[in-house]
Amino acid sequence: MATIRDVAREAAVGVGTVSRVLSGSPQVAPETRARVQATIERLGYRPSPLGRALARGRSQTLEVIVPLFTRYFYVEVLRGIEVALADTDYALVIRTIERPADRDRAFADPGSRGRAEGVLIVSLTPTAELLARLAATALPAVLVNNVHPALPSVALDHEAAAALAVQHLVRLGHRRIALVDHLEDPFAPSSPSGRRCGYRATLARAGLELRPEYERVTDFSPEAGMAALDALLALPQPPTAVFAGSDTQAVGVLEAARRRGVAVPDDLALVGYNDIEMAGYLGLTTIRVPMRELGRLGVQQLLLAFETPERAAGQIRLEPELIVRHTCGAVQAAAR
Amino acid sequence: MATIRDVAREAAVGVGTVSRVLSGSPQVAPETRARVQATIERLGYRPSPLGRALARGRSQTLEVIVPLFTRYFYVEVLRGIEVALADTDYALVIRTIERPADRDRAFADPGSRGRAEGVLIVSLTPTAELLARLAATALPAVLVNNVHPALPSVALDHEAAAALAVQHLVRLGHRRIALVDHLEDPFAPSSPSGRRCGYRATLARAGLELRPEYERVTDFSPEAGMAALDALLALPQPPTAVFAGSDTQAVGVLEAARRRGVAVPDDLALVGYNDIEMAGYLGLTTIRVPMRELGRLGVQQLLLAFETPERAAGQIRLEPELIVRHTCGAVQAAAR
DNA sequence: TTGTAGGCGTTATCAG
DNA sequence: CTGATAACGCCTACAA
Repeated sequence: MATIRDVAREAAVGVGTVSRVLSGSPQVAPETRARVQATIERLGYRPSPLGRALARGRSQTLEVIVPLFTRYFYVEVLRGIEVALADTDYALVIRTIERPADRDRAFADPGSRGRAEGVLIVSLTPTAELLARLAATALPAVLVNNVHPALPSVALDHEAAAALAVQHLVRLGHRRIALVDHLEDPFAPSSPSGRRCGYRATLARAGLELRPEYERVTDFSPEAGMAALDALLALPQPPTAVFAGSDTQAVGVLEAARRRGVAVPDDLALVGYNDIEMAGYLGLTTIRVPMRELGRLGVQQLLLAFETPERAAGQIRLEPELIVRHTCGAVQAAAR
Repeated sequence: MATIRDVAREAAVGVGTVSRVLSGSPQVAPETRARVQATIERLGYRPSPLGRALARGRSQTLEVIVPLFTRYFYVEVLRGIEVALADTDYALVIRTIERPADRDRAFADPGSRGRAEGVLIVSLTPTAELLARLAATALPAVLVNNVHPALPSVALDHEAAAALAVQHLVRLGHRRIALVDHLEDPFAPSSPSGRRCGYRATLARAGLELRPEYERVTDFSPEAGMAALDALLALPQPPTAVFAGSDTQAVGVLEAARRRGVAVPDDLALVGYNDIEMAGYLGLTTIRVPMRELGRLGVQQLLLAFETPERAAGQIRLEPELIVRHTCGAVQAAAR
């Protein structure tokens, strides 16, 4: 590999001049610049990110810490991040979290000891330790799909989203609406889901009774969704509509209904969450979560934090959108 | 951030000694070591990966280039890689490929100009340019889920896998077996799928007729699977069994059958590929692809290449496994 | 406008 | 066993 010194020697200039050409400094004579450029081309020289990082004190690398629970969601967010980074010179190092130990390790060392100059934390609740480390190292960090007063964030307004979904079901005439939700961050079971708040608030606003037995919190799998519907249908007063906290769970609800001969949407209306690929294909009415947008804006926030660290942390809230397909029954109702 | 010099000063030793303690060199007096260790703890010192990388000439970073087509597959492979790396000090930088331009950019600069000391290339066919770059930079690379004579690789034997699946259907009495496949690498449409070879070979061995109209190559979506089955059922002699090249497509086949009132497995037997999460839940008979294992072994190969670059490139082939559930009809047949 | 020298944080070599 | 000191590849004053 050619170094900056090789280029300097070949072009008969000092390394400083080569460096200036590299950084596009205006203070270099056009002809010198041309000569250096030519030498760079000829040698196929590419500056070493390592040397540069050390000298500049900036590694040009971002770290993203992301759980593995909802694969589709996470890949989409990641892709949003990548696209936003494509124009820049930043590299992306990624740490996936599957078990509590993974999370603890990642949180104990955000930025991987200086390897990254900023961190994107996706769908994970910051611990006290993480906050302390971030503060101690002055490492810029942005929360994606989560909120915390101490950190900038990009998140969907889950409460508003739930309100949208539940309101839609109420308008369609449903009065017994169940919730099949999951924990946003399985490692932080205590934090109440924004969706649940929105669900309850909307029912209350509509003058509908809150029934604890209608609120099911399960994990992400379709199986869990199936089990949840089975339990709900076994109730003395089964719900006529279900709002699922993820499309994956909604898929399970759909399958359970099919197996029990419960017609969707006639006997049971269903609204999902996220709008994954399969939702369109199943005709699932759902809340569209702009997953790539979350990633893109997260990067934007982080890059902004680099430039003006003194500015107050921004909290970006994305507005949800309801995608009406046919599992909610609205299309059929309109046709009547 | 404390540097090695701070530690040296505080512990009243030279930086060399601190470095030796860090690397666990035996040539340091126990009491000196203890003193240095204590100082390290007290200062909370962590060596900078950047400085270390520069001095050692090794960045302790691996790059993985991976397409986005099958999300589940790719996340699992990635996780296998991460788990294998958890014990080491390696970081993982990832480049996701969605469009040809993404691939070209990644292939034009494998290792991101020295940022990574090795590359894992997942499900992507190396181009001549990539091979040239790898050779020019002497960058170790390992192919995952793909094979090339010039590079070490870890791959499933797709041909054997297809044979397993088709043979199973033949044994169950099927004589009209269709294939709903996809391209392993959509950017390299020319390369024939190993699955198709296995499919044809097995049919031939069983003395069954090869029907070109039974071979459908589509993309990964369930929609494509649905369309493929629709086309197959419209044939004068529709197949009685389908072997799908991915579970995602199999899901579409399943749904299309349901919509047309074709009973699975009684009227149509189905075998998928990959064994994604949803396969178990749908009762889909399928080929289990050890996705995490692919990632884990890829890392192992790469680390091995670091140590002994002179050794010939290893080609690891993983053996496929058939998971019998109920869409193939074997369970029902056994019960009779 | 350009070259030189010092420094970024580490490792490795080489005397002592 | 240990302490200087020279790399590693680059950037950035500072001086010319």
